[in-house]
Amino acid sequence: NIERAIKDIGRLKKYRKNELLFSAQQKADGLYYVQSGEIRVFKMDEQGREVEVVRLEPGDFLGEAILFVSSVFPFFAQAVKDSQVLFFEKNKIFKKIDEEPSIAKFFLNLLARKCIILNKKIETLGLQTVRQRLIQYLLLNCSGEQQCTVELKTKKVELAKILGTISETLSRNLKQMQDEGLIEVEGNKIHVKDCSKLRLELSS
Amino acid sequence: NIERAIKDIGRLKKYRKNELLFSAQQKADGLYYVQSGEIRVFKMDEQGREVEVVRLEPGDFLGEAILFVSSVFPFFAQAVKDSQVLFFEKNKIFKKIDEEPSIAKFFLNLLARKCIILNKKIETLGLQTVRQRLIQYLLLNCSGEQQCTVELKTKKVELAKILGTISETLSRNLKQMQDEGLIEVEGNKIHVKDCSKLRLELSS
DNA sequence: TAATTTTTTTGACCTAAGTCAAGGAATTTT
DNA sequence: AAAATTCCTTGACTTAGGTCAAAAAAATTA
Repeated sequence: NIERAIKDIGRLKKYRKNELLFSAQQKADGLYYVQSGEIRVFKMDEQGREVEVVRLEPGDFLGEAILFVSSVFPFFAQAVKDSQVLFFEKNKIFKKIDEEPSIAKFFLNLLARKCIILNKKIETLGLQTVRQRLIQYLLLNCSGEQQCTVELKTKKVELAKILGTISETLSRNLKQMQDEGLIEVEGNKIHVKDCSKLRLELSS
Repeated sequence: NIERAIKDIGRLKKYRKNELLFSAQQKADGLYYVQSGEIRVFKMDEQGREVEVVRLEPGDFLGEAILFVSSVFPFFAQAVKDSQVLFFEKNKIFKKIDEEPSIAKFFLNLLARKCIILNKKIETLGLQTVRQRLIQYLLLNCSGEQQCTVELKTKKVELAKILGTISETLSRNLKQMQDEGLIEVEGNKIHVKDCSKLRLELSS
C-alpha cells in the first residue's frame, strides 16, 4: 500500500472547525492528506464571494497539483469540522518519488482522478440547475430503493455550499419539490417518495 | 526534451474543421497531442447545450487524465480548425513510462498543470460575469500599452464559446463597453481605449 | 455585381438564482 | 424554563444572461 509507504514522512496537523489550512497566494510548501474531518477548498473574489472547488474527506489529498507545478496556492482550504491532516514536505515527497518509481504512478493516478473530479465540477456549474444538482445529491446519498430517506450529515448551509448555491435557494428548491410530491422534508431527513422519478428528471 | 522522446511512438491523425476526435462515453484507448490547429473540449447535456471545458492549441495534450484513471472519455473533443494531432496508444505510453522514469515526471507535471487550468475554469464559471471574462480575455491578448488593439483570430461565435457564453450576450457586452467609451469595436478588431481602466475593473 | 449564405446585432421576453430583510424554529447556554 | 444563539424559511426585489425571432451586415459564391 503506497499511502502507507509515504505516511511515515508526514507530520500530523490538527485544525479546528472553520480554521484555514492555508489561504490563496500563500506559499505552497507541501502536500496534505486528510485523516479525519472534512476540508472545503474554495476560491474567493474581491467581494468575498466564494465558489467551492472541491470538498475533501478522509483519504483525500490536497495540494497535489500545486506540488508538481507551482509554488503558490490558488485557493483557500478550510476545515469544515475539526480535522486531522498529515502534512508532507515537498522535498521529502520528491525524494521518495526518486527512490521508488511506483510512488510516481500513485501520484499520476491521484492527479488524474482529480482532473476527472474538476471536469465533473465544470459540467455541474455550467450545465446543471440547482435543482438538478440537488437531485443528483439525493440519488447519490440514498439507498437506491424506490422509497428511501436521506439523512443530511451537514447543516443545510453546508449542503448549499456543496451544491454551489446559498441556503435560501436550497430551501426554495426543497419546498418546491415537496409541493410537487417528490420528497418530504422533515428536519435533516429527506424522504424521497420515488427515486425513479428523480432519476427520470435528471436524464431528460 | 521529453516531448520528443515519446513523439516517435505517436501516430499522425488529421481532422477537418468541426470534425469530432471523439465523443463522450467513447472508449479511451490513448492520448492525443495537438500539433497544429485548435481543439475544443466540451461537455454536453441531453438538450444539446454545451459547456467548454478547455481549448487546446499546438503543444497541448488531451486525454492525459483519462489515460491514468478510466477508460471512457467524459467529454467531447472537436477540431475548431483543420488540425493535426499525434495519437499515442495507451499501452505504448505505459511501456515508455516503465522504461524511463523521467517520462513519469513529465506526465506528473502535465497533469498538475491541467488541474490548475481546470481550477481556474471553475473560478471563472462560478465567480465571474461574462463582462469580466471578456475584459480578462482582452487584457490577455493585448500588447499591454495604454491604448492597443486586439485582433480576434476567431469568429465572434467562437469567442463567445471560449468565454462560456453565446454570441448574443457577447455582442451586448461589447456594445455596452463601447457605449461606456472603454473600447471601440471595428469588425474583428477591438481597440482598447485604456487598458488600466479595464485592469481596474477586474480588481474591484 | 447580384444572389446566397453566414455571421452579427438588436429587440422583446423569460427565468434561475442571488440579495436583503424579516420572521420562525430549533439549539444551546445560562 | 428562560434567554440567547444559531439555523432555516419566506417574501419582495433585482439582475445576469439565456431563448427566440427578425433585421442588418459581411462574406462567399455564382
